[in-house]
Amino acid sequence: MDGGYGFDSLSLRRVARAAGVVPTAFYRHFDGMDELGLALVEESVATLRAMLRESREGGGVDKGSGLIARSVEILVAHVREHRRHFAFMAHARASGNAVLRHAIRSETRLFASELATDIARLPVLRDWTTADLHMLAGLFVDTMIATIDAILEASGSGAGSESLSPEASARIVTQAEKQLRLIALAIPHWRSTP
Amino acid sequence: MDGGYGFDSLSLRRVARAAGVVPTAFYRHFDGMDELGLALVEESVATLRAMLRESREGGGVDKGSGLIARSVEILVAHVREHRRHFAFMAHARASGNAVLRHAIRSETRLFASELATDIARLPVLRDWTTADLHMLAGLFVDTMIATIDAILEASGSGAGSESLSPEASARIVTQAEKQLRLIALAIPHWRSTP
DNA sequence: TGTACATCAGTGAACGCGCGTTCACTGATGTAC
DNA sequence: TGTACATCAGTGAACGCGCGTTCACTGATGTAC
Repeated sequence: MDGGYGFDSLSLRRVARAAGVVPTAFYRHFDGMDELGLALVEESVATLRAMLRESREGGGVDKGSGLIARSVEILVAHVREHRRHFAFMAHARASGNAVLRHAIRSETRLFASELATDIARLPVLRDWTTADLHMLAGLFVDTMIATIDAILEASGSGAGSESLSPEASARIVTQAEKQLRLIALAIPHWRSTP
Repeated sequence: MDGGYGFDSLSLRRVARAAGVVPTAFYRHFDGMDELGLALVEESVATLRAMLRESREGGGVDKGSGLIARSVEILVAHVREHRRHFAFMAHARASGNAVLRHAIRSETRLFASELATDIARLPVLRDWTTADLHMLAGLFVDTMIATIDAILEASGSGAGSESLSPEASARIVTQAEKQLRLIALAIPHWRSTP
């Protein structure tokens, strides 16, 4: 019955076994499974930060739809490269474990907040209220998360490294790009009022 | 250590105990926990269908932003009313249980597909390609799902019935409405090409 | 109306299993003097 | 360079627990004749 993929169904003894160590040795490193989970969240978030850094460095050449295409490309590449980290985060986001769930949620909020700060500098968003900037950033982030979910789902959720078919990957990338471009298209037409 | 909220951490024996029945009696009704989960998904989907029916019946008076405001209101009211159903679905969506996960995903896809069919009738979307209609429907659905997540998160994820504060509720409703209106704003400006 | 039988929900004992956690312990590596 | 001691990762036995599942069983309710 057991043997699921999520953190929920991961036992201390299984971790120890995978580490080639006796169960009690686990306590030399973590107070319990919650601590392990939080450490994994931190490591995954570090991955995310690296992704964002790379995304920002890649900019500059041309703004506009090029930025969206590049962002999606980077996002997809990173999720595929760090599939296990993202799968862990995607699961922990809705996990039964309250500690992990809240940790992920607050990281997501922080991410959206940073994005809001960045886009606030764009001339086209000069007159937007702070609340509306957060609304927009939230919409972008939610769309990215949905895209990550789609990639993870399409590439199989097993512990193995089933590869994502090029067709499925292309379909997801195309849809995500279109959705983000559609949102961007609306920006000049929005009347931001308090 | 145990006692989480998700379906993953729900044992057959706990279900039996809650039903006031001996564990073995469980098998009189379901083959195992997977069958129970699928039955719960079906029941939750029925709730969702009822919501959609109500949403469509409420239309007609005025199209435009009134439709969005009404849809969000209905969505939020239904999630609050059937909090446990939606919390179960939200969790099972990312659950370690492959059977449940796939069941939810395919229901979500079906939902998005039906929405695509419905909006295809709107004059403003007459010239859109099928792929783009699905892209748009997906964006709407993803935003709704993110809104549902926000409501569930804000109203506490415990088994209890903590109430959602009016302020938090208003914030979520306002943001969801704005996001959907922003997307709608982009529609006339999109060039749909194959 | 009465009898025989099938269906069905629930019972209770028992099983073997993997779990988290405790405890006293071992042996290697680093540090102070 | 040598000795004494602290730190630290890992060991292995043991515990009590809740778990899914099996089995033969009971008793009530429905159905056929």
